[in-house]
Amino acid sequence: MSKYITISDEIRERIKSGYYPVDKMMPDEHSLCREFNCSRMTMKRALDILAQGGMIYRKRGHGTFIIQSSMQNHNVNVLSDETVGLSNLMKDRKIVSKVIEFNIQFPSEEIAKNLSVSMNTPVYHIIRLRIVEDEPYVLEETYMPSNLIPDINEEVLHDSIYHHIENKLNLKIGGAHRKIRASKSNELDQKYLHCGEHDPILEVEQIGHLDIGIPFEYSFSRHRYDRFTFISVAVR
Amino acid sequence: MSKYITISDEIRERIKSGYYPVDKMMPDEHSLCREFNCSRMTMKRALDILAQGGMIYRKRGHGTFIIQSSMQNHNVNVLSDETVGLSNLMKDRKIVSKVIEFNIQFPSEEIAKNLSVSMNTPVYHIIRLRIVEDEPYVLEETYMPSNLIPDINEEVLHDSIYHHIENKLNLKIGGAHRKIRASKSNELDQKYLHCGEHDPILEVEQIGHLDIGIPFEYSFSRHRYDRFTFISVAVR
DNA sequence: TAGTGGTCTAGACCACCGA
DNA sequence: CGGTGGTCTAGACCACTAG
Repeated sequence: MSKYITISDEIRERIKSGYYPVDKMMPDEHSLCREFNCSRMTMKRALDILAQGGMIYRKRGHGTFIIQSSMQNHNVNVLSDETVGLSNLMKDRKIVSKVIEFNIQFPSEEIAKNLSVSMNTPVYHIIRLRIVEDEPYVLEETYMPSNLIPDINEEVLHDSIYHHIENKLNLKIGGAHRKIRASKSNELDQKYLHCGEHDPILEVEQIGHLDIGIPFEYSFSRHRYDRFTFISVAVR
Repeated sequence: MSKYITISDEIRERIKSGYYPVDKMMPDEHSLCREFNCSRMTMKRALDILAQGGMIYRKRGHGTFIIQSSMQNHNVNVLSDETVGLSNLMKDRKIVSKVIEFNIQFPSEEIAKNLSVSMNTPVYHIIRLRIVEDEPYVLEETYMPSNLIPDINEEVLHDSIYHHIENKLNLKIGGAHRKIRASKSNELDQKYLHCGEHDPILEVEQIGHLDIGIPFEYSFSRHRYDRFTFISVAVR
């Protein structure tokens, strides 16, 4: 483990435990360097991580302080954690996936563009209903290039696609671009999510990338409006 | 302007302009250091910014590459930029704000909690309709502690609250926590956003912080479903 | 003026990749 | 093996804030 990660983790623990009082200044960087036996660049990098996560605030000529609200809100970085997929997000809950559609086809122009493949590249077309604790939670429509993510079958779909990609195929997932919007419900939503005719839907359109930047997934997740909230943290 | 920002901007422009081909490796860090006449740490920092924004990908022992889909998506970092408020986001458009409600009151328990103030602290209660290019865009309900953000009046509300905070009060805005959800439209939405009875609404609940971590704003922004999409970029 | 964080350097060693 | 990016150092100078 890198030194700056270790230091960052240690200081985060100290903040959480209240070792550094919220009102007072934290030790200055030079002192911390001496204590952790590191150079100033390394310490700055460790502190950068905490600052980016909204945990501390630094001001030139003033000092380093703990951001009060970081103590109340435990949702920091929910966004980035979410790249791991539903199965990981809901680690402690019972998740069942019902496969509604699973076939392989040539992509439309739109889908080909978003997956950065040609229209001659076959892609999986998957529609799954994800059920959490026996309640319908989200309806996912997913497109993936079959040459990039091979060996998808019903068994994988009942488990976790992300698990298959990272553990069976040994690929690494890098990140995701998402668009979140409200939408009217359609017949599929009403049938599977058991929502009313006029209930809104929260739709998340997502392009997922492998760590080398190649798109591997283009998907639309449709959520019941009363069971899903998307959380985001922005820090200037 | 810092050197690493300048370099980062220049390389971003090169990527956008196609100066660096998408398929090939970018020049290695040492070459770039020579070209830009900087140390390797500085160059790494410049590239870090682009990597974090999902524009490039680097792999140890391999090289630095452009992430293909970053060429299609010009909305990278919309999230962080958004802390600057609507007036800054829509810099080139005509924005008009109609004040629907503006008074001062004692907060409910919920509002007091989210603003980290006591229920005896007076807060502004503001409802504004923001109109972009003559089309109703968003209905904003905002609560702010009046002692923290003084001197709010109708004139400020017709302009930009964020501008008032940063330029008149000389406070700095630090960041925001947001929850995004779909919602049914209510009578106020229908009246001011001109949406249909069964049109969904995209609602953004936001707590804004000053740079020193103090919450200054608790707000609900309700958007027409057909005119607003929330964009997010996650990088592992 | 003293102390803080922000930036930058020139170089070092390491881990990883492909040939 | 050579070339890549990842980390780290010891020190320097600068910009900002407070007293």
